[in-house]
Amino acid sequence: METTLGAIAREAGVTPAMVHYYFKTRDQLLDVLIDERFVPLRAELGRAFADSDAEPADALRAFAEGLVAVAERHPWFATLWVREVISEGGLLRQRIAERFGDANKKASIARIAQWQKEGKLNPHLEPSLLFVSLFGLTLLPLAVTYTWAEESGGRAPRRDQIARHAVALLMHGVGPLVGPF
Amino acid sequence: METTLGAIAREAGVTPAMVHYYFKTRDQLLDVLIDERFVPLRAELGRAFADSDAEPADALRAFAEGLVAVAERHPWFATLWVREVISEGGLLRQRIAERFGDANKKASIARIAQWQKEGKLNPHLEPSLLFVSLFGLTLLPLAVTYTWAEESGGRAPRRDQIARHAVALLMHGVGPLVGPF
Amino acid sequence: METTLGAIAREAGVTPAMVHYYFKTRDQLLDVLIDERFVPLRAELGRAFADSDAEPADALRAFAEGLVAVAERHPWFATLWVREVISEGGLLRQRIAERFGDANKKASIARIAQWQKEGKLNPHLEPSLLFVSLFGLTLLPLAVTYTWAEESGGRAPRRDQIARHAVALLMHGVGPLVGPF
Amino acid sequence: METTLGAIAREAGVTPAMVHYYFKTRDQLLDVLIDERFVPLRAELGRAFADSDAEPADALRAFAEGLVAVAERHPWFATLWVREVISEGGLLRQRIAERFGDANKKASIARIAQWQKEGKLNPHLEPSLLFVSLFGLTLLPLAVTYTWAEESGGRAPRRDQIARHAVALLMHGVGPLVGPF
DNA sequence: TATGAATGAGTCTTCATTCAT
DNA sequence: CATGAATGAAGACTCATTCAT
Repeated sequence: METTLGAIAREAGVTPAMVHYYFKTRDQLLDVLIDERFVPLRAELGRAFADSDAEPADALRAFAEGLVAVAERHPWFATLWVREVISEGGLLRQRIAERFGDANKKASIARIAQWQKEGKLNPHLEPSLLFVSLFGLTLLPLAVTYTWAEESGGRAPRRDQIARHAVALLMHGVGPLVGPF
Repeated sequence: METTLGAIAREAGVTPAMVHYYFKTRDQLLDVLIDERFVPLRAELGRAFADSDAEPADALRAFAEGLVAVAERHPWFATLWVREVISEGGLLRQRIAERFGDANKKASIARIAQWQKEGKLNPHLEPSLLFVSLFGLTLLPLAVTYTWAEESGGRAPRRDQIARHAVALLMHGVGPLVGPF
Repeated sequence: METTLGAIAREAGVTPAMVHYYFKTRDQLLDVLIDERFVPLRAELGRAFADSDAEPADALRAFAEGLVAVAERHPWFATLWVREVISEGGLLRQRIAERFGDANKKASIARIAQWQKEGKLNPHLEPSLLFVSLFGLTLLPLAVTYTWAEESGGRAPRRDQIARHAVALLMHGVGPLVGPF
Repeated sequence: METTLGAIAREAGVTPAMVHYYFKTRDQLLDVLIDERFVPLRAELGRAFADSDAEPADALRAFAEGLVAVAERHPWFATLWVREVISEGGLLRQRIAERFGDANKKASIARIAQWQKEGKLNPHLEPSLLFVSLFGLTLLPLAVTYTWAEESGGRAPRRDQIARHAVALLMHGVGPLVGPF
């Protein structure tokens, strides 16, 4: 279901023409949307991660929890992220990619690799994939289960369940708990 | 970018009218697509998981590896899954949901819960989310990195890296390896 | 020649998209057309006939004259009636039938039959066909001769000729005038 | 409901391509249709009328009865005539008009006018409209009532009723029978 | 002779965009 | 600021027509 300008306008309680009055074109509307909505969230997450003095594993856990927290405050976030940001051809994909250049990404990847070298992270992980995994364990389930409620009768997992599940998986994997835990 | 019939036709090297000649309507095209492409893959994965006599953790690992293997044989699988199957409003979402009813899903969830009770799986996991997590650790990275190559110059992770990464995360989490591993 | 939306638009001097701007769908356009154009005329004719205190034959004559008068005021009426209302598969046929239910029709038929019993109408007439005959003697000639002018050079019968002809036939049949007329 | 080539083909039990094999184009199909179906019927009717030695009124009655008889033998005749022959823009209208030129028509009109002068026909009739009236009293009711059966439950007038009704109207008009009948 | 495959042109419809008010 | 009116471009779908077999 393509989100039409008319739908956006109706939801905002204005006329389609009004949307154009403010955002000369559909593209500019998207740019503004990104700047005003995505960028702050992204910045917030980035800061949380970068500033962390905690053990690497805890920093990642904090990042995952941060993602869920953000999605909790902004119900549209998870869904929009799946549909428009990561999906091939998503409306925001290219724009987001352009805005958050490679630099940031490379730095993060380098940091993870460094942590692995220091024996602070599972060495079999692929640094360039770790963040995607974190999104896949948090926003993806949030987006997928978002409409489960309507579709199959109200039994969608709660947000905190999703966070706990993701953290459990991140911390120990699927296997039974072993050792001195 | 909505996948138009024209786009499908162009990609297949035929005219839009041709598509209608074979699939009387857009809906039928999608139904055929699902029946001929998705159903067999899904069945294959389901069988692999259901038949497994292995330890639960290994069964899940096998499932994840199966997902990556399927995506390796069918390059369109991961992308299509993200864009059209799990995304809210995806073209195939409702159709897929209808075809693979709740029964299957409930059985899998029950099985996982049972395994947890038997101490064979991490008890902090949420059974209803485990499969979503497996998809989020395999198909999602596959889809996301699919176009990385074009976009930023050929450094997309290889498929086997993705499988290894997912398995590493599933088996031990992000933390450093401890104990007698 | 099917009446396309494009044709209607062209004739109205607007674009096809304009037609949709006003009438969300082709169906609604037709409904509006019927409500605004046909219903009032039909009501006018119905009233004229129902109210008449005159002799039955004169009431029928008045109805026929009313039909011609209406067609005189609305040049599109006769043509549209033949093409879209009575023709099998006509665009308006089903809609019109739905709007003017059977009740009205049955009442009229009963009235005619009653008149016949009272000796006020030709008893060999078939009550259910009398109205069709009235249309066939007025609107049909009007529609048929409408384009005679263009096609064969201006010798189309005038409207009053058609009315006179229909009335002459209704009052006396085709035969020569006999008796004390 | 535009009659498509495909529909014609299906009804004839052949493929659409086959129709083109025989009738190089849609137009030619229509020409053949006219030549093989309409022309003979028209000729038959024309002959019946022209040859008649009867009183004029009886000749007209015979013509009307002939029309009904033809429609009885060829169920498609009345419907097609209304939809495609007399309706403005009907597929066959122009073609039929071209085939049966003015000459014939003018001769008939002259003949009727002559009869009127001789006191053998109602002088108030309009010669050029008399044939249209005959069609309007026979084929039109036949076409209109053709689908009444399906639509409102089987109470369509029978063909002989229609013929009797038309003749009754033609012979005496709508008024009560008077004088020595 | 016959047809399945293929297509260009046209129909209805939607939507982003423009513009006069 | 705001909007109703209007439209060009594009999408799904239909159909007469062509063509290789």
